[in-house]
Parts: sequence; structure tokens; C-alpha cells
Amino acid sequence: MATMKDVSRVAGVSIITVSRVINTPEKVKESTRIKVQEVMDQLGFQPNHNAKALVTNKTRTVHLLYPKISDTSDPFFMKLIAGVSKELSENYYSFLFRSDWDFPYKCDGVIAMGLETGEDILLKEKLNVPCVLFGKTDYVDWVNVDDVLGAYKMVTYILKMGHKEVGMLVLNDKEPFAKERLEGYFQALKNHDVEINPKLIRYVTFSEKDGYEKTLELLNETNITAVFCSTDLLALGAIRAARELNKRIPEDFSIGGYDGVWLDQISDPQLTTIKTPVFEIGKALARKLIEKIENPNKQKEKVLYEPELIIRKSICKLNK
Amino acid sequence: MATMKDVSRVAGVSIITVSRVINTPEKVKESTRIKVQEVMDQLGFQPNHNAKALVTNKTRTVHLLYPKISDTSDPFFMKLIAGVSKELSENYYSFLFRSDWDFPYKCDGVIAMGLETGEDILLKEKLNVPCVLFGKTDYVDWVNVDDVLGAYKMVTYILKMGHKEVGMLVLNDKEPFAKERLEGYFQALKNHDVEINPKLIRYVTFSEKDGYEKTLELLNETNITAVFCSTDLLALGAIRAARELNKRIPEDFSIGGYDGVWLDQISDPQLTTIKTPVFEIGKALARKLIEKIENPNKQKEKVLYEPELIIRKSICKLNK
DNA sequence: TGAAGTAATGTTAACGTTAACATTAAGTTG
DNA sequence: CAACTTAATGTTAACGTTAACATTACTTCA
Repeated sequence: MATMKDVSRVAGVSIITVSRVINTPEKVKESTRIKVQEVMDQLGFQPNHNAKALVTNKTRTVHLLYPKISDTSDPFFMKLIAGVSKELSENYYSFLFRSDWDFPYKCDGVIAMGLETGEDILLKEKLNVPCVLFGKTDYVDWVNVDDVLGAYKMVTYILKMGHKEVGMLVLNDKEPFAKERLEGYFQALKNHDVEINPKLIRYVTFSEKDGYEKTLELLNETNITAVFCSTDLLALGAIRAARELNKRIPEDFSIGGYDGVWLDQISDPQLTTIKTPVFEIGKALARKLIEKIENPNKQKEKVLYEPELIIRKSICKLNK
Repeated sequence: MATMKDVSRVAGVSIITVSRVINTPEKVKESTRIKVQEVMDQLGFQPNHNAKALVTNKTRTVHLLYPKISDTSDPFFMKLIAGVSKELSENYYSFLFRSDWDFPYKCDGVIAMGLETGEDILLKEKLNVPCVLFGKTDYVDWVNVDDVLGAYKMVTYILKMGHKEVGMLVLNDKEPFAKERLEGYFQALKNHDVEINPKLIRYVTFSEKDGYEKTLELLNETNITAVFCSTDLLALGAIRAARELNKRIPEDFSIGGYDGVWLDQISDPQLTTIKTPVFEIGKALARKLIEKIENPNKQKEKVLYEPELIIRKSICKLNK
């Protein structure tokens, strides 16, 4: 493996000139630069990352901090990671996962996700490197989605299609997004002068079965013509329930999903849903962090991504 | 940030003794070791990975080589990555993705996946570090699944349930696993003295729609009582087709899936499927590579994972 | 008791790069 | 063309660790 020393010897220059050709080529005379370049190519020179890292005190490694309990095979989470890793890799940053606050390996920065309430202060206290959080906090930069807006968009769309009695399946989860989606539902109804009817709201766990059962209940006990499901998985259950009661979708019953990660495209009919730009969020997390690493004076930044309404085939105009 | 030098000064020993306490504690007198340990704790010493890497010529970084074209948001792929990253991270290896054969950054090893036919020879020629492939090759160690066996298990199970006319949806894909699953189907039929009927075999693309349409065809044109689908997604389509013809699943029509990554659990009824241990395979890839890195003399190794039959609710005994 | 062996610790140099400062070469100006 | 400025290149030391060899301190046993 050729080193800068080898290159410098062959090219007949000093080692620092080689270094400059690599890092600050504008400071080297063109003829010298070309000569050195040629020798580098000829010898197949590859810079030694470790030596550089040692002297610049940079590792070009990022840590992904996530809670032990979290399910790393959750599609949402995995797609987030996919975005993070894409962006990091494209910038030649490597990374590893960790879930401890005390960790023996140095890194240039941290991307944190899925923190418990109150844990975010540790980001400030325990870490001495730049950090970006997926979520919201006062302590470090963050990136998040506006789930109130997402739910608002969906319910507004449903209302505009003429539906008045719109049910909702709310996730029984302590994560903030569960409440936010309900809040968006409330705001949309309010803004369109539709009265909130608590009977149309059902609490569910994250399962197809619950989506099925609670939609069945709603259809039997109320006059809803549409339902807004907190996740696409619940929407699959809702589809099954409607089918069982011989309701056509969307002609007899409209169903709105949320997530747009997987299921929305493979369901039948394809789901009208709110797409959370998970992959893009992952990339943004990484990008913000890299900016922060490479420019430590960068101002604190918060990014709120806007979810997108994807119109497909599970919602249509109400025909009375 | 305290260095070994600081520790050595405070502890009143030489720097190399500190190094020994860390790397080869058995070579240090107990009293010295304890004293040094205490100082390290007290100063919050963290080893500088880069300096170590420089002198040992190890980076503790692994590259994941995958083809540009591949869809990184495919659940199968993502779960594989999840396994890889889990194992690597637990061993304090960081990693990054790349898809070029020429790459400016050094690494200790490479995990390759989804190579084009004939590309595997480059693993030997282009890489000068240990490598493990997801797939099969003569050139480096590999880990793979036995899809012939998987399909064999499924079809055998279906036959044992009394079915004689078993359809199959075969993926129209150049990837070897497509053919292997068909091969398993053939072997199972042969082994149970059931004649192969080409009319029961349909070629499909990877889509729910194709699963639906071809199953509809099969049900209309043949007398099959069961179908083996090359993937769970196809099986979802098959379920829809059966429902449309008012067939109960599994009483009137049995459906076997393949993959066991996601869909099998959320479908209704839950799918009897062949579970590919993707996550475990990912972990194995990483584990083998780490072994190879840390013991370069390790013999070449091939690991063939055995897929597992997951019995759920989409297949039952044939009642004539 | 002291020679020989072993356990424990230390000294020096090296890994491949960059930073800071030093020098030399090449322009520019009056 | 001397004095001064700027461009180009070089020298030396440092980053924090480990490897190889060197020394010193203890044991053991004839």
C-alpha cells in the first residue's frame, strides 16, 4: 500500500506537497499538482484514513443512538435507518448502532432516536460531540414530522369528499405521534364546522386485528361513511371489516390510512394515505449532523417535515 | 480527553504499561494493574481508536457492498442489513454502504450482497481484505439459504395434507432463488409420486396483482385445491382471488407462502409460510467476517441456512 | 551466595498524516 | 536592479498508540 512518502519520493517533492495536492490543491503549482496526481494514480495511492483521523482528531464515524427496547425490524424504523445510512455512506461516514450512554468508542457525532421522555437532556450532558435527534427537544437540533398536519390533511380531504360522519381509530400509545394524529383530526373537524362525536373515536393497539374489530364495531354501532386509521396496518383491518359487511370500498365506505411506508401499496384497493417521508427524514438527520460536524458554529436548527397526502383508491365522494 | 500518557504520568508508570493493562493485563502485576485501572477510571480515559488503528493497521470498519440498482427499501434486504448491523455494532465495528469497486476508504473487511452473475470473481481480484458473500461463489466465504429445501418443505407439507393438485406461482426472475423454489416443488412432487402437471405452474412478477390474477386463472382453469406461492406477497393476491370466488381459506382452498418477513403475519388468515431466517443470516454474515478479520488463517467456510416451515392458518387437510 | 532464569517494566522508534513555521523561488515596483 | 511582496515548497514536530527490544527486579536452586 503506497503512502504519501512513497508518492513524494517518486514525484520528487516533499511529503507535505502531496498532502496539499490532496487537501488544498489550489496552493500547489499546476505543473507540480499534475505530476503528483500522476504518481498517485500510478502507485494506486489511497490515503490512510486513520493517520488523518489521528492528526485531525476526526473519526468519520457516527453513532446511532437508539433505545434497547425498540424493535429494529419495524419497517418505519428500518426505512429511517436506510435513509440515514444512505446519506452517511455517500459522504464516506461510517456508523454503528449503540444503546448505551457510556461507550468506549469515539465518534464525530450522534444521531439519536426513540428516546424516552426526559432522556433528551442526556444528549447535552453526556455527549461532547454534535447531535441531531429524531423527535423534538430543546437541547439539540432535531428533525421531525408534523403529524398534526398530516392527520389534518387526511381528514380535511375526507370532509371535502362530502363525508360528515368520520370515524377514527386512535393508537393507544404513549408516543407523541398518537396524540398528534388525533389532534389533527380534531382540528380538521373544527375547521370545517363538523361537530366532534366521541362515539366515532375508538382506541386501538397497533394490529390488523384491532383495526378489523373496531371498524366492525363502528360500522355496526354508528352511521360513519368513512374512517381515518392512525396507521396503514389498521386500515388493512378496516378493509377486511368493510368487506365482511359486504361494503364496497370506497363506494360504500371510505378508508384513510397513515404512514405510507409499505402496506398502502399492496393493499386492495390501494390505500389513500398520508405518506411520512421517512427515508428523507433519515437522510435529513444525517445531513444536518454532517453539516454540524463540519461546521461546529452552525446555528441550532429544527426541521419539521410535512407529510404528504397520497390519493389512491380507498376514499371517494360520498353519494347519498 | 485523557490519553495513555496522562494516565501513565498520574499512575507513575510508563506508557507501555498502561497499554499492557488494556491489551494484555495478564502481563502486568496485579497491584500495578489495579492502580492503573483506578487512574483510568478517575481520569475517564477512553482509548483513541485512530491511533490504535494507525499502528495496528486496522480500521474496525466494514464495507457493505451492494449493487447500485438494488432497492434498499425492500423489507428482505432491510432485515438482512438489520442483522448485519446488529452483529457488527455489538462487536464495535462500524460500517458503511458502497456500490463501487474502487473506493477511497480502507476497511477491514467486506460483506457483499446481490452481485450480478460473474461479478463474484471481482471479490477475489479487487478486494485485498476478507470478504463474505450473501449468495454462493467459489471465490470467498459465503452464507446463503437453501431455497430448494424451503420449497420442498412447503410442498411436502401440502401433499401430506392430502392435496394432489397443487398449483405453483413461479417468480419470473433471474435471481437463482426463483428457480430453486421451483426445483423444490418438483422434488417434493417427485418424492411423493405425484406427477408434474405443467398446467398448474404459472409465471408471475413480484406483485400482489399478479398473485391475484394468476390464482384466478388457476382456479378457473384447473382443479387445484392448493397453491404454493413463491412469495408471501403473491400469497396475498392468491387470498384475494380465492375470496372473490367465494372460497373459504383454508377449508376450500389452501395457500402456502414463502419469505416470512412481514406479510405472513398481517394477512387474514395468517399465512402458513416458509420463513427465511433473514435477520440471522445478516448476523451470520457479520460474524463470519469478524472471525475472518480477527483470524485470517481461518479456513474457507460456507454456511447454508435452513428455512423453517411456519404453520399458521392458510393450509389445512383436504376434505373430499 | 551468586548464576541463571523469569517476571515486570521501561525506552525508543514507528505507523501515515497534517499544522506551524521556515525557507526558497518568482514576481512586482519604483 | 535592489527591495519588497507573494507564491511555492520544504522541515520539523506532533497526534496517541503499539512492537521490538532493553533493562531491572525478583525467584529459584546448586
